[in-house]
Order: sequence, then structure tokens, then C-alpha cells
Amino acid sequence: MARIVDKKAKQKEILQAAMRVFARKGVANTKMIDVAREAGIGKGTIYEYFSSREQMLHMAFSYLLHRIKKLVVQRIDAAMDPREKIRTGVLAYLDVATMKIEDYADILMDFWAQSVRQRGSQSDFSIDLQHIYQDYRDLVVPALEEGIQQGLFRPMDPEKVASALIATCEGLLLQWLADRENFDLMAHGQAAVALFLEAFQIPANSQQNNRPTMPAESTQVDRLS
Amino acid sequence: MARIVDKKAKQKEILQAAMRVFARKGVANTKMIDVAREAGIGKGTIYEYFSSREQMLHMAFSYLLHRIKKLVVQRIDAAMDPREKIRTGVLAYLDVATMKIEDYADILMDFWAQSVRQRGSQSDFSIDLQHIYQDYRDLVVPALEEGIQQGLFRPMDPEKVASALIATCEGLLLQWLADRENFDLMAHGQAAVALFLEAFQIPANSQQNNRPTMPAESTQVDRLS
Amino acid sequence: MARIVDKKAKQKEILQAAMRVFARKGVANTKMIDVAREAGIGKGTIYEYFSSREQMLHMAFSYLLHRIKKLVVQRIDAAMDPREKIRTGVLAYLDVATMKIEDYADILMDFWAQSVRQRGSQSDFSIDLQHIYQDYRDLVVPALEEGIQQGLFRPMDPEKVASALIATCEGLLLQWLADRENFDLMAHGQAAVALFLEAFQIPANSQQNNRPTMPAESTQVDRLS
Amino acid sequence: MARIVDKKAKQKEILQAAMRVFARKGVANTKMIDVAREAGIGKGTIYEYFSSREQMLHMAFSYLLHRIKKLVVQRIDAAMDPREKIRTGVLAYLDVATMKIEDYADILMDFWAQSVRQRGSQSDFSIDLQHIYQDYRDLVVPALEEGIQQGLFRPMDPEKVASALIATCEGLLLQWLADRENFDLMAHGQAAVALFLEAFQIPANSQQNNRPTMPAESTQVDRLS
DNA sequence: TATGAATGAGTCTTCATTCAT
DNA sequence: TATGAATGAAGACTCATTCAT
Repeated sequence: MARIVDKKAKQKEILQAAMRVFARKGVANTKMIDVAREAGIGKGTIYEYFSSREQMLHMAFSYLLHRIKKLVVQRIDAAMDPREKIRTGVLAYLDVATMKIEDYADILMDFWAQSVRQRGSQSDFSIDLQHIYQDYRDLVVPALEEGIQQGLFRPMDPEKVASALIATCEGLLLQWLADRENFDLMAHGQAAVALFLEAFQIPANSQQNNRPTMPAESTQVDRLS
Repeated sequence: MARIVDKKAKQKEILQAAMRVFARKGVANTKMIDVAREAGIGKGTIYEYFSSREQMLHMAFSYLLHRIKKLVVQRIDAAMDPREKIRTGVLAYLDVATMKIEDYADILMDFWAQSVRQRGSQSDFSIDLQHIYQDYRDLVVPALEEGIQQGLFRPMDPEKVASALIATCEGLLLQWLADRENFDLMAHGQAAVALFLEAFQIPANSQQNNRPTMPAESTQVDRLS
Repeated sequence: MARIVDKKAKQKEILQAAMRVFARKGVANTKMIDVAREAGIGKGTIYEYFSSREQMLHMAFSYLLHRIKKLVVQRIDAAMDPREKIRTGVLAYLDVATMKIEDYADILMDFWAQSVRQRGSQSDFSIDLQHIYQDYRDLVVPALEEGIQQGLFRPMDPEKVASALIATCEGLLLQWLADRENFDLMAHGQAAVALFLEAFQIPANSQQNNRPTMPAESTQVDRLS
Repeated sequence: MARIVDKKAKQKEILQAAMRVFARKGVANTKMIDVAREAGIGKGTIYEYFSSREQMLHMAFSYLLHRIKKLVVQRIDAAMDPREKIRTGVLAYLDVATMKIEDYADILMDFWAQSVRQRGSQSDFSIDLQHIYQDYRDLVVPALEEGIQQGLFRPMDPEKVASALIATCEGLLLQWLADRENFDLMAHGQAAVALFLEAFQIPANSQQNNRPTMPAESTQVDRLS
């Protein structure tokens, strides 16, 4: 019998090695040999676990998104209040980018560009961004609807607002990528969340007595960062 | 002087040819020979006007940004009311992406990825994204400050809010790129603007008489899309 | 002894698997892994029975030739008349190629090319084509000599004529390979045999009474296909 | 203006360099770098003249066949008598193989094998062997028909006989390839031609007076080599 | 004995850049 | 100034062979 190897585990190992290199050199500048060396294996070995560079990239991206989503979902689920869910979700998402370990944001950006470009190409590995965004929205929309239902948020189109919220997160990420040293991502994230929650707020005059909870906090948020 | 003018003009011609190719094939997939052919010149001739591919890319990106900014500034300047400036600016920015002529958004995305990727490399092509974002902010901040001053907007940190606004625009652009057919960029843009303006609004109860203009409109915006 | 027999048997099994793959994909396109899979064994196992790919190829070719020769010899031996031996030998040889089972001809062609190509190289796989042709000739020459002796064939250089006969067979095979659908190999084979037998015939005027057998047939052959 | 280069001429130069390498190492063992070095150019330069290795191979083969055919046709056309045309054509064809300069036969063999194997593959460069053989036949058939018409050859199926004749030539070539040192190709060729002409001969008894020419020669041919 | 995971030498091909004209 | 022929470094991928189990 030959060596027993956990194919899945080794694939994951290579993927993680790949992501470390991606973070250092960028996806486009990463050669197969770099990944091999980082993983401590031979060049050819990669091809035992991935059919091509492109497929490896694709799996790396999927893996990354999966990890991000898992983290964000966890934090959202832990929050009880709809406002808290929004705040927590946004900050969690941005936080992932801050995690230095694997430089998510960089890699994400690379993949994004690649996805956009591969749209319509013959490649089997183009990433389905539409579904990813829909996934994101499906995370945010319930919290918004819950807030509306509870009389915490004014009536709105939850899909559109979710899109805007997600857009803001990603846009802030971009700005942070452009200037990591000086751009305080979390502070901007908090300000943005406050802004959104402000907008969700039911106007004082039209407001009955359905805002008994957290008045202190809401006031606190009034001062936009 | 004639020589210099010629030089500049030809450079611009090449740049425009390059952008047409970028739009068709993506920045990463564009070869020097493609640009040369599109421009109707010889491959070597490009190097008479640009020192390297990287430098050409850099100039192309600058050129693109410059065009976008010019368009947006024009429209902002045409608006009188601070709220109108915000709305107009956002929509103008998004509109540029919708312009089919040169597929700006795609190219933009490509450049963005390149910039991020090549951060820290010794390359000729390190776009100063920080400055670009600062430029954007400098476009938005005055409108915000004007609004505050006029008592239209509640007090806020204009830099942070500007960042959030810009972030939202770019984030929406990303989502549109991911799904051009189904994602109605302008509708989302309008909803987002409405949301922001809502948040800027001075709470009804704390509001004196400093909102004499455009009450009708502001009400209209109340229903978030 | 049991071990040795097993070894030989397994080697033969692998060889047969290899030939099935050769027939499907061509010798040059056949990888060791293909052979292993076809044989239902592990890749490494092949190396227990053959020292290298080259050596395996060599043995496969020998095996193939051996099978062909055996079939042809059988049929020649079954014929009594020298003319019948010639006719039967040629048609038997061509028939083997027609056998769909293992696509002999294709493989043969591949091996031929390899042999020619690797002439003079240090490889394990230098097939001794000279000996193979000598073998073929040694099959034909006796029949010719017998025919001469019996006064059926005119005097000739049997070695040269045998070469020509063999050459014709292989040449026809080549043409058939080039156009299997339309080239009727057996019909061409029969025509060629008739032609040769015609040439072997002793001229009518110089002919005494030494052609008592098969006058009907010989007349029949007169009309060249 | 850039250097003026005769594209066609350079392509031919590279082709000839390639064929020299093919002759030395075999087509399959010839690397692009070998061809480049032999041609005294850079590796990349080859790709200025050929789109791929395969296409280069294809053109080399075409070139080779073209040269062979041209030579053979020349010699056939120079002969007046149908028998002379046959003899001359065969010997000319075999002669080309003997030309040491570019080791035609070797290369031919390689290409042949490759063609046979590529039949049915998706490659654009598979060689149309059927047409090549038809070309050969179209060279031989007229001579045969002329001979029949002139009453020199007995009635026959010219297409089939032509096939046999061509087959014999190629078969002899194969044998020569297998054993260049000892196999006297031209002698065998002459013997084969004599054999064929013998077979074409109209039987003495059925012969009227339509063979007045060259009785000496025909007798001479009677002794098969 | 059998295996298949691991390997890296070897190959084709691409393309930015150079430079002779 | 303009050109495009020439180049070679670089990189994805293949596959025969090895060897630990």
C-alpha cells in the first residue's frame, strides 16, 4: 500500500500556502513554483491536487469567500437587536480585511478584477459574483426586515438598502487598500454604520412610542463619529 | 513647441487607442502589439512615447480618472443646492460607468487591481490611489460643509461622511460590474443618495427654521426608493 | 518456477493492455498511467515487470511481430502449391491489418517510426528491423525456390523478389492506413499477387510441358483484377 | 523603415534548418530550440514564421513532398517510352531517399507515422495522405494507360497497378531504412521494376506484331536482376 | 510484491523590449 | 522619427521514474 494521504487536507494546505503567497505578491504575480515552494512541495505536486492554475485560483477564492461569510454570519447571528446585527455585520466584514494573517482584502481585490474580466470568457472557472452578492444581500435583508417589523426602522426597500450597505463596506475596503497606514478602516466603518442607522431611524415627529429600547445608544450615534 | 504639441497629441492618441483595447480585452490581456495595431502605428513607436508598458498603463489610468473627475466636477458645479450637489455628484459618477463608449468601469476595476497588486513593487506603475481618493473627498466635503453651514445637514465629520459616500458609489459600481444585465445601477444610486440625505437631515424636533428650501423634494426622498 | 511463470504471465497481461491502449491512442500518446489503468494495476507496478517505458515498448513490438508472423506462417504452411503459398502469405499478412481487434497496422506504423527514429540512439528500444525483414524474407524465399524448382516460376533472384513482395505488402498497408474507408486493401492485395505471379510465369514460347497443374487458375489470374 | 526581410525566404531557411535537425534527431526528438540554433536564430523568432511547432512540422512535410514530387515528375517527363517512364519514376523516387543531404526518407517516415496517428484528431495540421497517394497514382496511371494503348502492356486496372507499384517503392524504402548499410536500395528497385515490366508484358503466344520495338531490352529484363 | 504520491527536468509558447535600418 | 524583426527570459504544464509504505 502506498502512503495514505488525506487528499482534501493536502489540498487545503496548498490553498493556504497559495493564499500566503497571494498576500505577499498578488495573485497575478504568483507563480506555481512560488506556491510549491511555500507549501514545501514539488512543482508537479500541485497538479496532483488542482487541474490547473486557474482552477486553483478559483478554489482559493471560493475558500476565501466561504471563510469570510462564515465569520460574518457567526457574528450577525450572535447579535439580537436588528441594529446590532447591522452594525456587527458591517464591522465583522471589515474586520476580516484587517486580519493580517492572510491579507484577505488584497486577494479579494485581485479575484474581483479577475472575475469581472473573465465574465463571458470561455473559462470554466469564472467566479459567479452575482451569486456572491445575492448571498451577501440575503444576509442583510432579514435584519432590515426584522427592524422594520419591530418598528425600529422606517419602511424601505430592503434589497436596495442592503445593496447600498454592502457597497459601502466594499468601497471602504477599497479606500483602505489604497492607504492602509492612514485610513482607519474600523473608524470609517463605524461612522458609516451610524449614518445608515440614522437614516433608518423613524423621524421623531412621526414616532410614537415604539422606540423604547436603546435610546441612549441611538443618541450616541447621533453624533456622526 | 510644435514638436512638443505633436508629441503630446500622439501620446493621447495612443492612450485612447489603448483604452479602446482595454475595454475590449481587459488591461491584463492587452499586449503592446494590440495597442499599436489599434493606434495604427508600429510596435516600436509606442516606446517613443512611453518608456514602458507600465508607464503607459499609468498614464492611461490617470487619463481615465481625469476624464471622470472632469465630468463629475462639471455636474456638481452646475448644481446650486448642497443636496443637489451630493445627488448630482453621485449620479454623475455612476453615469460615467454606464457610458457604453469606453467601458470605463471595467478598465477602472482592472487598474484598481493592478494598483493594489503592485503596491510596494518597484514598478513604474504605482498609482497613487491615496491622492485619488483625497481628490474625491475634496469634491464632496465642500458640499457637505456648505450644507451644514446652511443648516440643511446636521453636524457631522465631513471627511468621514465623504468617504462613506464615495465608498457607496464604488461599491455599487462593483455590484453592477458583477451583474450588468439585472442590476439597475442608477436606481440603486438614487436610493443610496436618498438614504444618505435622509441621514444628513436634521431631526424634526431639533429642527428650527433653517430648512426653508425644497421641502417638497425632501419629502419626496423620504420614501426610500 | 511458479514465480517465474506468474511473472511472465503478468508481463504478458500488461503488454496486452498496453497494446489495447496503443490501438486507441497511438504509441506516442500512450502514458504509463494509461497502461497501468488499462491493466488494472498501479503505475509503479509496471516497473516491476519492465525496466522502462522504452523496454516495454520494445517488448510490445516484439510480441506484436511474433503474433503476426505466427499467423502468417500458419497459413503459408497450410498451402501446398508455391503459388498458393505466395498468394496466401500476402493475403494473410494484409488480413492481420484488417483485423479490427487490435488495430495492428496503426501500432506497427508507430513502432516503425520509432525504430527508424531511434536508430543509433542509446535507447533500450532499438528494434532490430533488419532481422525482422530477414525473417520475412526467409518465409517467402522457400516458396519461391520451390516454385522455380518445380518449373512453375522462371529463374529469379529469390531474395530480391521476396523483398519486393514484402515491400508491396507493406506499401499497400500504408496506403490503406492513409484511407481506410475507401482503399480496399484485400482487393489491392489480390491484384498485386496476380501481378507478381504473372511476372513469375514462364513465357509461353519458352514453356515446355512443365506447367500441368492449375491451368484454369492461372488463366483466371491473367486478367489483372 | 525596419529591416526588409523576405518572409517567404526566411521561412524556407528555417524549414531547411528544421529538416536538417529532423534528419539528425528524428522529428519527434527535435525541439524548437534545436531548430532555432540550427537556423542561427532565437527561439522566439521561429514563432514569427510559424504559428506553432505543429504547423512548422506540417509545412516541412509539405515542402518535402513537394520537392520529391517535383524531382520525380521531372524525370518521368523526360522519358519517352512508357516502360522507361515507369522505370525512371520508380528509380527517381528511390533516389531521392538516397540523397544524403537531408535524409528525406527518415523524415518522411516520421511524418507518415504522425499523419496516420493524427487522423481523426482535432489538429488542423494532419496531413492529407489520401491526396498524396492520389497524386502519386495520377503520376503513374497515365504511363500505364499509354503503354496499354501502344500495345506495349497487357490490359490491366491501371489504378490498382499504380497502387501496387507505389506500394513497392515505399516498402523498399522501409527496408532500406531498416538496414541502410547492407540493403542496396537501387538494385532492389531495379529488380522490382523489371518484375513489374515483366508482368505488364503481353504473353508471347497472344502477341501479334505489336512489339517491334526494344526486343533486346525486354530480353535483357527477363533475367530478373 | 504492489502502490501511487511526489518529483523536477524538460518543452512549448508568449511578449515586452531592443535596435538596425 | 518610425518600424517591425529579433530576442530570450519566464512560466504553465507534462510525465517517466522513484521510493516510502
